[in-house]
Amino acid sequence: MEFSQAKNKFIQTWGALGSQWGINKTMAQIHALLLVSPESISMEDIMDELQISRGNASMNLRALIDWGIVYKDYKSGERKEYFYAEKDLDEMAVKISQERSKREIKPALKVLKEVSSIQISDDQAQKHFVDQTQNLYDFVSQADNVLDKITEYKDNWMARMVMKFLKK
Amino acid sequence: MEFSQAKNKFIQTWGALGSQWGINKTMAQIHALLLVSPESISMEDIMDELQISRGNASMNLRALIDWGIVYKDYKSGERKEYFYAEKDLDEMAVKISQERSKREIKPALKVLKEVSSIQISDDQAQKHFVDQTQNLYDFVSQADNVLDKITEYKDNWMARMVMKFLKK
DNA sequence: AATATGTTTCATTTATTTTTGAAACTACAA
DNA sequence: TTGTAGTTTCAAAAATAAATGAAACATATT
Repeated sequence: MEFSQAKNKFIQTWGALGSQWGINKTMAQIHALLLVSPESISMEDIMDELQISRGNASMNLRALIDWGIVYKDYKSGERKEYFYAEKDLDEMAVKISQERSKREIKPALKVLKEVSSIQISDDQAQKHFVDQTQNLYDFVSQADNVLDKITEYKDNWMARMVMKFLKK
Repeated sequence: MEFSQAKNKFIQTWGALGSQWGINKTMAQIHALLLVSPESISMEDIMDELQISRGNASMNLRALIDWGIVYKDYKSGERKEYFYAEKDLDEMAVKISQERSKREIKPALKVLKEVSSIQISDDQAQKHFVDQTQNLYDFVSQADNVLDKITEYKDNWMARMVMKFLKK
């Protein structure tokens, strides 16, 4: 396989992976492209390379910046904006988990708490409902907590964890 | 809030959460319904409660069974099939991570390995590409590994981890 | 072997999500 | 203040994903 094929395959794969995890395809593709670009690149470049419209590029770049995993770069003398990706993968993972926690997990937890706190009669189904939603609340918030904690262990926490405590 | 409202809200929320994470809404809703049902329930019940078609119910129940988080229940004397959810949440999480790893992460890793192994010239961009995709390979496979290992620590691994090693 | 009960499949329809592209906007330069 | 280079917005179009429902299939019962 030659370089440009490989690059393209990588971008496609990263895009597909993103969409399987609820991140839109173009957003993931732009991210992939920036990840493997040694220099920051312009919106034109992105549009051109991914064959997407200006609007699409603009909106998804904004989203990536909102997520904190892409930055703008202003080159002196030029009006044009250039973009580059966060290349520290640990840092990237932290940002992504924080965002998803904030946007999706936290609101879901709020609802879980709410629905598990209802007044109930001593009906079987109602008891079971409260019980299960409480369990789910505990479980999800524990998982979410681990993600939070991980953010305190940016420096290759995974390797350390695996090595120290999970080794068979 | 009264019971049936709470139940409905829970089902809707679980469905929305699912779709944000790449799991189709109905699949997540059926799962939610089964999670809070003290008894196993029939396809009719599900169609009725969620207001969905027979085909939809059938296909998503199959998917949930394929994922290993819903089971069939045959009641003696009856032809009808009944369904119930895995209620051990740790077990459920393990099944879900295993499936997603198998279906999505593993294939992506394969591609990462492939594209990071290309023959390259000493061009800057090509070097950077190989470097970045290798990093990504290492990172993703490390993350995937942690998920694997977790499956060996079903009994409340999260609480244990957090307590032992992450406590500030 | 005909009927009844229940499940699965899949072509078509419907709903949702993403993308486009042109107009509006912004900021600088002449 | 007009022109130029660039970015953002958003209604409409296109693409994608999900849901429907009826026919085919399976299996038990009379």
